[in-house]
Amino acid sequence: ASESQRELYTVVEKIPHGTVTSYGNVGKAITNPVSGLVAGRWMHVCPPELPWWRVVGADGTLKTYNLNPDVGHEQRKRLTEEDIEFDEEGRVKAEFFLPFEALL
DNA sequence: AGCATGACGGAGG
DNA sequence: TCCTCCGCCATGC
Repeated sequence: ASESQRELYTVVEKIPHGTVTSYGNVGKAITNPVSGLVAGRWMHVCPPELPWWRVVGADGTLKTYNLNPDVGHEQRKRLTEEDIEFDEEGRVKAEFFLPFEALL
């Protein structure tokens, strides 16, 4: 794992209970920013102790549903347990997004 | 050493 | 709002 990858993981650890952020944002919050695509790739292989379910698409969609519905269901369950709400289309409501500055 | 492929995202139609 | 087209770049085959 690269240095940037480990740094990205430390950023994910900082996401507070009850809030979410996007792949693109965690990717921008490190010393040498990476694209959301790379952030997503790294999240796919992240350590199990990370609050990985608090990272969603910039539009609030659960990207995990695309490749693996089981993981998607698991993510939605964990978010719901944190009192995070979804709109009719299954997207996390904007009010639950952590301001980008809070990741720095 | 190519090349397709994303747990992405923003712009444009 | 939805859809497509691109830029992105680490990984795996």
